[in-house]
This record gives sequence, C-alpha cells and structure tokens, in this order.
Amino acid sequence: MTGAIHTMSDYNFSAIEKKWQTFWLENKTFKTVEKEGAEKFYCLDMFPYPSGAGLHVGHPEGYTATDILCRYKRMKGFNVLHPMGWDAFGLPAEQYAVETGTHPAVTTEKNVNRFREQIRALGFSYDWDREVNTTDPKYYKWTQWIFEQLYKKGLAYVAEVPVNWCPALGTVLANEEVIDGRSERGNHPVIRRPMRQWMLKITEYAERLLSDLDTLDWPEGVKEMQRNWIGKSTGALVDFQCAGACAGDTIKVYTTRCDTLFGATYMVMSPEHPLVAKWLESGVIANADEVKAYQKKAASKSDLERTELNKEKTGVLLDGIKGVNPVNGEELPVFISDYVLATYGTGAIMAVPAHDERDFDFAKVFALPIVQVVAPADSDEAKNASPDPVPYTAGAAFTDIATGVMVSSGFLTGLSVDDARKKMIAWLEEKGVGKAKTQYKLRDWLFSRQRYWGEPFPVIHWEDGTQSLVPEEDLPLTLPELADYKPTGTGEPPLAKAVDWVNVTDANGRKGVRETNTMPQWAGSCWYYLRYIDPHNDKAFADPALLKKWLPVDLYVGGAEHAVLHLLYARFWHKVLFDLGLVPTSEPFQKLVNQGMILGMAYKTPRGVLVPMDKIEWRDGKPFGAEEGGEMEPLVEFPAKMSKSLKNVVNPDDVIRDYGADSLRLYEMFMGPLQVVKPWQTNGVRGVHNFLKRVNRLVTETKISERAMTKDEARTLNATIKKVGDDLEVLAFNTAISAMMVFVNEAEAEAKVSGDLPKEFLEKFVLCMAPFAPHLGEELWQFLGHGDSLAYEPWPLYDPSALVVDEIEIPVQVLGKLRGRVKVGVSATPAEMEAAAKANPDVAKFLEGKTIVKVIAVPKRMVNFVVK
RNA sequence: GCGCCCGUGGUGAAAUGGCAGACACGCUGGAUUUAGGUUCCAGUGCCGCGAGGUGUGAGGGUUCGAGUCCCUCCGGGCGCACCA
Repeated sequence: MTGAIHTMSDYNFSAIEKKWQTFWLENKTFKTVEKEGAEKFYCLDMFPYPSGAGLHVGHPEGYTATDILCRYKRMKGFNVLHPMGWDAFGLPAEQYAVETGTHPAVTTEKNVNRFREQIRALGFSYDWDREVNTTDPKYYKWTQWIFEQLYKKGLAYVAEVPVNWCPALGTVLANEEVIDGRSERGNHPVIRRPMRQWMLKITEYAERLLSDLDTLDWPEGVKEMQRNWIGKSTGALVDFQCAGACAGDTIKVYTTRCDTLFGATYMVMSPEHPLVAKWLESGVIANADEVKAYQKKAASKSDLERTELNKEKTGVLLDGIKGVNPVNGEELPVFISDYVLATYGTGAIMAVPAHDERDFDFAKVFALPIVQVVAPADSDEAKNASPDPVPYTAGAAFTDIATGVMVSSGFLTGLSVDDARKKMIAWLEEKGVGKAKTQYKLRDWLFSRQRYWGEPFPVIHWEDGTQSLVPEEDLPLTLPELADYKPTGTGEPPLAKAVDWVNVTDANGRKGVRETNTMPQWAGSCWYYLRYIDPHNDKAFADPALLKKWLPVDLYVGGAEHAVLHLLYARFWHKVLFDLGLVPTSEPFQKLVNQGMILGMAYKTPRGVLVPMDKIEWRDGKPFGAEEGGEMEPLVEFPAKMSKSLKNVVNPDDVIRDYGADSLRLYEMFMGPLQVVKPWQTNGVRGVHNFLKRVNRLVTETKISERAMTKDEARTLNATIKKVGDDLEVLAFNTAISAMMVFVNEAEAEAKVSGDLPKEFLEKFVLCMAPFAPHLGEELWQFLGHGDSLAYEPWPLYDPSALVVDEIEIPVQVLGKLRGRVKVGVSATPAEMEAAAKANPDVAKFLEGKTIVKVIAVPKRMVNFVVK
C-alpha cells in the first residue's frame, strides 16, 4: 500500500478513490467471512440486466443503500454476504445479434465488463468471488436442473395456448414486451395466436403464495399487488341444465354471488366456450351464422381493442339454447359475449343485472328483464318483502353486500347477503346442483419463449411421441452456434435452425428432436440468490449446510417494477425447492425494500410543450425556451422520468469524474428517504461534495491532540454515533447524513475555539462516516495513523452518560400557544417546571389577570397552562 | 371504476401526539480571494417597522396540545382493470 495521499488539504477524490478501490480488490477485503458464532446478514441487490447503455443514476441508489448497511454490519461484527451478478439473458442482445450478426455472448460479455467497471468505480463492497452470470453454462446448468425437478414433480407441462405473436418481428413476445397491443420494440401490432408452449403450474401454489405473504416484512403495496394478482375469490359452482334443443347438456357457471340466484335473468358464455362449438357442430343453434360471425370478430380483436371496446357491451343470443335456473326452474336465454372471459372460472356466468354492473350494462343493451333480489336495509322493498319478483328501476346495479337484505328470494328472503350465500351453498350441495368453490385469477406461468438467447429446455421429443429429460449428468445443455439469429418468421424458434443440435438419436437408434423453445429471462433470476451462497459448487446448486447458514435473504433491495412477476416467480420456485427439501425456508426474502425512482428535471413551456435540455437558454439562472417556430419564453420546471428525448439523463460516470464516487453515494442517500421518488438536482451533489471537503479539512488541517474530550465534544460525538447507528437500523440514510453534517458544524466551531481536537473525537467520527463515504473514510483513517483498512474496525459504541445534560430548555405554552422558553434541571418535577414557567416574564405576561384552570407539565418536554 | 401510497418554504426535505421547517440547495447582504463549481460571516415560511399575528392541500372532529390520530372532500402518483 502506498502512504496517505494527504500532504495538503486538497480533497483529491480521484486519486483517493482509485487507490482504495485497488486496495480492496487486491486484498479481497470484502470476501465473505464465515466467522463462527457471529450473526449473519445476507443483503441482496436485485442484479441488473447489463444493457449497452451502461449504468444510470438509478442503479447506484439501491446499491449504495445496501452497501452502507453491509459496511455498517461488518463493523458491528456480522458475517455479511453481499454479492453481485448479471441477469444477462434477454432480448436486446439478441436483437443486436439479429441486426449485426454479433453473437449475443460477445455483446453480453462486453456489457458485463462495462457494468462491472462502473459498479467498482462506486466503491461497493461486493464479494467479487461470488459473481454470477445467468448466461454462464456453469450457472444455467443448475437453472436447467431446477427445471428438471419441476418437471419431475409434474409442475411443467406443454399446452396449446394463445401467445403474443408479432408478425412484423416474426416472433412471439412476452406479455411484458407488449404495450397496449403493440410491440415494445418497433411499435408493431401484436395479435393473439395459439401456439405450443411450456407452462409451469404456479397455480398449484396459489394459496401458499397468498397466505405466506402475511409472514413477510415487505412493503404493504407490494404484498397488496401480489394479493390482487393471485386474486382469490370464494364463491360457488352452479349447474344449469340445458333445455330445448340442447337438453342433456349442463352449463356450469362460477359465481361469487350465489345469494342472487333468484335474480338471474339470462346467462352468458364466452365466445370460446367448448359447448358453443359443440352446439354449432350439432346444429342446435338456429342463428349459427350470426354466432360464428361474432366468434370470429371476438377472436380477431387485439387486447387493445378489447379494452377500448369494453364500454359498450356486445353479444349474440344463442337461439334455441336455454338454461334452467336450479332454484326456481325458470328457463333463461343464453348469450355469448366477450365480456365473459374464457379463461376465468368456467367461462360461463349467470347474469344478475340488478346486482352486477356488467350484467346491468348488458341487460340495458339487450332490453333484458332486471329483477331485484337485494335491497338496501331500510328500503320499502326490504320491509315489505314481496314474494314476487320486483322489476328493478334504478339507474345502476345495487351492489352493496355489507348492508343489503335479500328480497323476493324464496328461502333466502330477509337474510343478509352473507347468510344467504352460506344458506344457498348448503342448498346447492344438498340438491347436488352446485358446490362451494375457491377461484384464483392467477394463471399458470407461460414459461417458454421463441428465442435464441435463453436457457435451452433440457427436453427431447422422441419419434414415438414420448418425451424425456436430458440426464442430469449431461447438463448443461448448451446453446448451439447459429449462422444467423433472425427469426424464422413462422413462429418456430431460432434454435430450430441448428439442425445438428436439434436432431438426436438414442442408444437404440430411436430418433428425437430437442425442444427448441428457450426459457424466459425470469428463469435465471428465480434462484440466483441461492447460487451466491455457494457459487462454485459443481455437485449441487448449493451446499445444503451453507443454505441453512445463510437463508433467508435478510434484506432485498430493488425496484418496484418487480413487485409482482420476479418476486412471485422466485417465491414459487423457492417453495417448490422447499417442498423437495432442497432449501431450508419456505420464503426466500424476509425483508424487501423498493428504492424510489430518481427522476430528472424537465422543462416545458407555459402551454405544456416539452423542451429538451440542450434547447434551453439560461438567463440569470432561469430557463427559457421556444416552441417550434415560437418566441423564447420562460419555462416551467418539473420532475420527469429521465429520457433520451428530454436529454435529461444523468450519467454516473460524469458525476464521479466531477465530484467523486463518495459524493455521488452521499448525494443519492441525502436526497430523501430511500423508498420515495426523488428528482435529481446537480446542485445537491455540490452540497454534499462541499461537506466531504469540510470533513477532509477538519481531519487533515485541525491540530490533533491527545487530550481528553471536553464534555461538549463528548456529547456531540456520542449523539452523532447514536443517531447514525439508530438511523441505519431503519434505513434512514438521509437523516444519518444530516446528523454527520451537524457534527461537522459543531466540530468546526469547537476547533475554532480550542485550536485543536482530540484524536478519539475525530477517529470515531471517521468510523461513523466510513460506510457512507468509504474511500474518504479509509483515507482519513490512514491519515490518523492506522495501517490497515477500517472495514472490520468495530463500530464505535456510544456512551449514554455522555448524552446526559444537566439543564434543558423547554417550551412553555399558554392555551397551546408558545409563549416562552425556560431552562430547568433535567430531572425537574412538574411542580418545579410550573414554577419556573410562571417566573418567566414572557409567560407571566399572558397569565396576568387570568385564572389557571389546569397545568400540563410533561417532564423533559413542555409546560402548558390552560387559563380562563 | 377498484386497490395501494402521498400532499409541509422558492427547491430536496426534517419532526416517539409536545418549540413546524433540522440538514442541505437556492437566494440576499457582507468579508477574503479574485482563474473559480473556492472559503468564511450574517440573514432567509408568510404578513407586520414593531409587539405580535399567521402557517403543514380544504373542511370538520378527538385532545390541555394535531403535520402526526379519526371523518368528509380536493389534488397527485403507482398498480390492476369486464376476474362473475
């Protein structure tokens, strides 16, 4: 190691940061230690997709937060696991390959190298020996292995399902790559088309994925989104026998409102319902042409069109088809309409227009009868419960289930909605025409992509129609080289072009073809946190003893955009591995925090026309700009997502060059609470940069003395240690930094008076600050005469006795208004406080001539006089 | 429409039911330097010369006391969106 760079007070951040980054790397300072008896802290960042654009200022936000925490925990004596890796499969590298012919692996490696370099330039304390890369065959070997376990457990299957087919790109897109019915890349139309796909039975875990959310220390919003996504509802399946031409068939419906069965006036089936196809085939539908036309129209609608058209209900009556209401034997007309989804429940509903808004809207369009069976508790209908159906005249459906009372509903009349549901289910079960049923919105996970740059499925389809897994000992099944990466145009994945790879023959001469789909990007990220625990193991994805030691992840920090998909998929895989006895916990991530997005500043004219940063003219520090062909005028500043078009993207490299990594880290933490959205302001970086300069000056320019701390110094120091430590425990980085700024303000004032500062005073402060600004921390520690890194130096303990003061100033209120301040002894009794307060002239003025009704004196807090 | 979150100075923000605006940016004035994104001092919610008044989106409530707790409304963000 070279000596301290400080010979003068200049804050040479570039040299300091380079020096310590090299030191940490060469000495493997942050190699995970597994000290016996020490508590573990597994702190995980969501690993990035290494895009060609490099790091943006959003990445370092969460990474800095976890880094500070990890450095703090190491100093507190914890065994810390803090790894980083790359989620490197994905579409952009493949698109680039299509355009240029460059192998995605080449692009990926280049991007990873750049990301690694940028991340290292921020001084994060990752254990680089544990770096993982989802595209590394040594890694995806185990992704494939886990898939095989899912397959063997019966959780993976092939099905013909509708997918997002983009004719222009000649490929299938994932849902997340389709925005409002068009491709995210290129903005081409996307249509639904059935194709053979791999599915994972996540639905089998729906209940556990839902109920275990209660055990997690996660943001309430994320848990709520997962609950909505899983979408549990409790209701009933009810059988409607068919009458007329289709007699003998049964239409099964799912309903959460079986209490309203007496109010059903028609039925609706989805256009794709198998019974409709059957009836068309057998010719029992009189208006078959009309029905077919509607089916065709519904099928050709894109998702966008479906949502746009959902205001006006459409549908077609199935002429000749009747369903019999099991509770009253009434024959109901049956419609098809695309407002009933084929994929939810049974794909058919009973319609109760009086008590369901969608049914109400449909009934209005088709002039169908509307019968009231639930009435407000205090209404006339509820009081004079008529046994006969009551036509419903209100302008909207009545859907209040909390207070509604059943009317005109036979044996349910007079009951609450809740009681009526229970009674109806009992009745349905007794008669054998229905039963209670819990339903989930969650669908099975569409797990295949028609892509090159993903994990190949280790599956072979044999000519005899059977299918088998690639034996475990033959994993990984690596990707073949391709001459070009263009889509085939038919929907057939690019891997189909690798003929030699695709065609296989077994020992007995049986021929087969490999699966040519690849896994989605989520696969690799479903379990990477497990691999970090034992990243070089070639016998297992990780050693069970180590898994037991490190799981669960204690803190997981990442963007809110992964609230549902990644986090739900990873929980699902984890639970499967748990059931197989391969991981020791039922949940992977104990505590989750979403960092808030960092926005850029954007500018618009008074009429709202956006003006890019490079078109702005600054006059006296005020922004001016012009609309197309317009006059220059003052602009309005507002925070907006950083974007290329606004030219307001902040590049971390620039910030590091101008102010240093420590300043960037400190600023990102000082902007505000980690979890909230914050606009980037470069002036703020200057603020914290100046703070670091002052710290540097304080330590290197003040005369350092061996004398004991004064009482004031001890109080200042210990208050800072306490506040910083307390704030770190609750991730309040911004207030911890402000506490350190207060320290420096006070220390500078102190130094000015005394001419020197005790060594201990400065040393302990440097230790406090080091997790936030680690490069300067190390440098100043060395300056203070220490030979080694401070990374494992014990976190300073604060001395509570140093915080004790003899006298405090408390506010005095009269009728709740502040009227004065008095100094009292810290242990003053309420009576003493009252006396002191009354003696204060500012207060006495407001008590004069008044009667004191009550005195509230809270020790160490305040005094309040209630007067008349 | 439904669910979740959030409204505090010119700006980013602090504040276990107890002195609103800590800390920082910006700004104003001054000092030292003036190559300066330097450093230092003072001031800075609003109204008022002042005593004082007033102030946390609006209105109501609980309380000796409310930014904080409860109710209604308004505004913003995010998510889901025909899920029967």
